[in-house]
Amino acid sequence: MFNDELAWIFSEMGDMEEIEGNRWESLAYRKVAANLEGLGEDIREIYKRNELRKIDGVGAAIEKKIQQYIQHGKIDAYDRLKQKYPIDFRNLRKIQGLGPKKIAALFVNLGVTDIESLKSAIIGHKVAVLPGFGERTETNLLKGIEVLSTVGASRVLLGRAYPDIEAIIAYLNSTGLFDNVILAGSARRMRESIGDVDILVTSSRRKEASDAFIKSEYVSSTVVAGESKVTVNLKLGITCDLRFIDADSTGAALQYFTGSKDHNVHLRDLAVSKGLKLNEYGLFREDSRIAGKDERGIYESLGLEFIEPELRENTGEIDAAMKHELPAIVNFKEIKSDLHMHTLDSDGKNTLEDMLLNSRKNGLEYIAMTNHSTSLKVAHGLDSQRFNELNARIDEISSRLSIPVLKGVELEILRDGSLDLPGNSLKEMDYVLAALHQYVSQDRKENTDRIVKAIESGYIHGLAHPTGRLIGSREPYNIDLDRVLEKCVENHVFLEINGYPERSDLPADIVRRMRESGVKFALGSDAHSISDLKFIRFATAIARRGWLTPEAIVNTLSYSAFRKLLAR
DNA sequence: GCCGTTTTCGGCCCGACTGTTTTCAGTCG
Repeated sequence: MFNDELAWIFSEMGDMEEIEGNRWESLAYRKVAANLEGLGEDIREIYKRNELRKIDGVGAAIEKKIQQYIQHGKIDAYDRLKQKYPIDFRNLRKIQGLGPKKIAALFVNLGVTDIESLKSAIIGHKVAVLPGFGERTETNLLKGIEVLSTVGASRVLLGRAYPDIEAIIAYLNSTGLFDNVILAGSARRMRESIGDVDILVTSSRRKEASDAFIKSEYVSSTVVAGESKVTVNLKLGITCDLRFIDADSTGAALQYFTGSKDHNVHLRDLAVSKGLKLNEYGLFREDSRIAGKDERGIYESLGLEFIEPELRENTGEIDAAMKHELPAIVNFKEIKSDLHMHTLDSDGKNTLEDMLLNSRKNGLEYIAMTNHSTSLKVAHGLDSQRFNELNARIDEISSRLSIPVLKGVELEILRDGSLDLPGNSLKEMDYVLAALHQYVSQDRKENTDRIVKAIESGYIHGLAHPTGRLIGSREPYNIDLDRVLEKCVENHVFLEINGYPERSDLPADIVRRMRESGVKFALGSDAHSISDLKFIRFATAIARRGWLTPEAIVNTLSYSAFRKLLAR
């Protein structure tokens, strides 16, 4: 993606400026790089509106550089630095313990420019003799290279990592060595993907406790093991920090280690402006602590409403909390339904009955059963006749188990924008979720027109996974989402928030951007098996990160209220 | 290089850990 390219260039400039000794320039470039990654909109659109300076961290100089990159595909200042440091920062920086200063030393003294040349320098034992380096550094770097080539210093999707995270926490609790075990970090903020796991613990037997953690079946190797912090590589492919904290500063530690980093920086600024000091041990005036035992107290002492972890991304939540204008975001216990799932009848792995029983186990009141329609052959899509048979079975099983079920379909939008089932069949359905899976072109207008035609057909209730992205394998479709949004509002069509981890679609930043349009959102797990049903929680997490209140989400309606809404 | 409820100049988060060092630099989160 264009934003990511540019973000990478600025982060590399940050590294090179740091090598040059220009600490503050370095900081500025890094800040802008981080902000670009979380922009949620193609920067070329912002450029077209001439609003680059509105991006936090973009001043006159960086604005010029962004303009040059958009217009000419290059940045002179970057090229100049890169000529001086022709180094593969992108990969070298992924090695644990290798920052800009060490990379510069390796380059200047040994001509190291990438992982291969670093490897041969290490094998030739040329690294250990450099000032500031030593035997340990050399072996650690080699270990870092190995870790990188096996698991990759990558991120994993939260929905995929969560079962392991829960298992680790359950294990720690089961040892009896910990008084308290709390999840913090980006997993607590329910980011769509995470780069590590942060767990805060209290224990009066720290040594035994950290040993038990290190030796657990989830851990592949240890990175650091100090008195207050243990970092390990998990078999899951990411690292995990276990931090020992004091019970009476639990709130401050939880606030600090939940992040995000930018949220915390902003919060500390605010503290400083009030003559206070905030760190992981508490909130202090002079030397006396005025908050820290619980998290809520910290926000209150700073004159803020409590900010839910999912909102802590420094995207306006602190200002809103100051003005007491934070939305009362939806809670999972308010979610009464899952409006997207499949069974053995199309491409699911479990029976209708199993899906219903397990949905109820998860606390839901009703569900929509949405198998694929005819033309999605790979998923054994159903035609009208098979839907008739299935719907009769749904009625029978639904009343036998007394779980209300909406007879639905995930309906293909065909190549010309027409629908994959005849109108009389669609009228039999309680809930029609239209979706684009096939024949998606490069042409933005063509794709958008197709979707708009479906929205305006009068047959559909919701639009499934609107951007069509598959994280790690497919970019979002080229569509004009603003026009789709407008048509959905006009035609009272819901936009789906699909909680299937690889989809996470709509993504939270887009949800946030759309929340004041008046559109309603429909949450679905897109479960293809009973174990996938838990993804409704991640759909809820996206809604929370998108600042949605219960009123914007149709799943908060009771079964009868939702039927009434559909009837309109 | 950015930014402003104390500033258009002078600040810019800060503590833990590691490894290399005899008091600290680099990295990380």
